[in-house]
Amino acid sequence: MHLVLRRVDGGVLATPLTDAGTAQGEPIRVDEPRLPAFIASRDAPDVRWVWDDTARWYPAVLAAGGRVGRCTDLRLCRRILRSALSARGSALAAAPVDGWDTVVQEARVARPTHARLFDDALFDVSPPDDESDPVAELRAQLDAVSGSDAPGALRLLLTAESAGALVAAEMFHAGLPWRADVHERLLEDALGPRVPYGVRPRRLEEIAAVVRERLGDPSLNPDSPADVLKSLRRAGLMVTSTRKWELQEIEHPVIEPLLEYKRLARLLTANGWTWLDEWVQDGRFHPKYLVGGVVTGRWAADGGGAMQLPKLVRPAVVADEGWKLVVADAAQLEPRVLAAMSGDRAMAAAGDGRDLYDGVVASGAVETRQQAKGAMLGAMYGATQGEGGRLVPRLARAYPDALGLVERAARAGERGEPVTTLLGRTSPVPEASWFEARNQAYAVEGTPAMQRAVESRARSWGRFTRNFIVQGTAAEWALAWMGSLRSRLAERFPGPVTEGPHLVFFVHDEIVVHAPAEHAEWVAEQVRAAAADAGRLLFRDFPVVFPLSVAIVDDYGAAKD
DNA sequence: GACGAACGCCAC
DNA sequence: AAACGTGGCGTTCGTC
Repeated sequence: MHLVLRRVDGGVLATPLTDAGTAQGEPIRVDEPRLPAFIASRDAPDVRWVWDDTARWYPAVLAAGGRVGRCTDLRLCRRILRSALSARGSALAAAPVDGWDTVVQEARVARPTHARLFDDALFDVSPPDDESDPVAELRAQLDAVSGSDAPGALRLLLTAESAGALVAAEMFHAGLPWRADVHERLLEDALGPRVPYGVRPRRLEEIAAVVRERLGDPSLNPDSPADVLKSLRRAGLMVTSTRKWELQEIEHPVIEPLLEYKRLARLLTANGWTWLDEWVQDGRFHPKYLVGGVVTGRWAADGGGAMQLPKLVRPAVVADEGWKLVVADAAQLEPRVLAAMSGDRAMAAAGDGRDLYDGVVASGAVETRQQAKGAMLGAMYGATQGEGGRLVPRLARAYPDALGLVERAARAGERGEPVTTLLGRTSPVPEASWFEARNQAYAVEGTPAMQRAVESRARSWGRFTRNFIVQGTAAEWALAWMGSLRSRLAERFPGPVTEGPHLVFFVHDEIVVHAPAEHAEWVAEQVRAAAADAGRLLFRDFPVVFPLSVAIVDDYGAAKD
């Protein structure tokens, strides 16, 4: 059954509906402060909580030590359904833009201000009523799914997306264990004693002096790429930028200290003392995850650069005393997903029981693992040049089904058509000007230059759609993986989230679980079992495996990539 | 001073 | 080797 929550008349109304969305008993009125207790009392395996935004309802439940099993996040599901190709005939797809399409404001945890402390209104902390009707929205979404070309796949996608929203809220609640003292020691070892913002740390100052001296440029500002480029060229070095890869090609005494300067300056500005002060409180880093924040369905994060935690600072992620971190990442996830979604048995077999790239080498398609990896990434990204681009045709001969699928996605994108992931998430189409430019370039007034420009844009969009189907389906696998793991952990440890093993970090194909040491091995088994669950959910009995590398460690830095 | 483009690095 | 996907984010530097 569904329990649909809505704020009305200063309280919360919970409307029970059947799985099909029809009425099932009287709506129940709950006062806002009693909501966590109400949810705890009514949560059950067959209950699905329905709300507009998980981030607006779930934090209070978690703060009270509760949790829920399943939910429907209407706003996330609306976003998927609105654009889904398989539901394009639905009333939902045809409806005009309304409040459900717009980004919602932050969840406000109402706190009485000083001025209100002696006010009668002290306990009147309820958020305002909701304007939109979640019952009507749920019904519209259920109709869109049941009337679609692929109800099963869409249902699974919406379930996975909503489970992701629960995971994201729980990870935000728990936070990533972060030892500020370890981080500070790391910074001090690398940069020298802490300095105020805007002051160059001692070690950086020393390296800057060496760089200036070796370039014979006493006034050089090493933080200015333009300044550095000018100085390098004055010294006779033929470089076109100050990018790391370009500098690495050069033989000159200044290169080594310059690269070291850039490395440390990056540490200072991206994850230095300022970052530590801003993002780590009480031993936890609380990044806000944006479920489906990337167009392909991948997650994004808001603030703190959570999805790009440099390897350099990962040693500061340390499990609590008596706890461990279980770090797991899926090996060659995207090629395996591509093999499965395209039904390419030869490619799936290449990854059976071994590193998939080793299997590609064993098949004779290419000679080295590096070549296999370069060619595979090239096939999924649309490489045309370099070694990757050169080897793609050899891969195409060995794995015609897999390569054919991404090739067709690229062609569709070049024509301006949408493509879809396995479960039905649909890519956007280019904006109107893209089509207008194309029409103009091939009309009588079109010039060869216009045609070249248009074709270049078309190929670029084709690379996007080519990658979309693989990256997006891999994101669906990852959602299923996390969702299954979450259920497995909750089943054995039903208490408050942070009292048992719980997810604390996620980056595309990698998860970190914070677990009591005595349960770490059990958690590692569950993580592997959940990966197998995800494979079956998406690809049923297709013979593809999703091996993980799993490490049980005290700190994240100790988990080798 | 605010803003945004360009640059460059980090993650997957 | 440096083109080939999705992003976040901090700095410099030019413009308004």
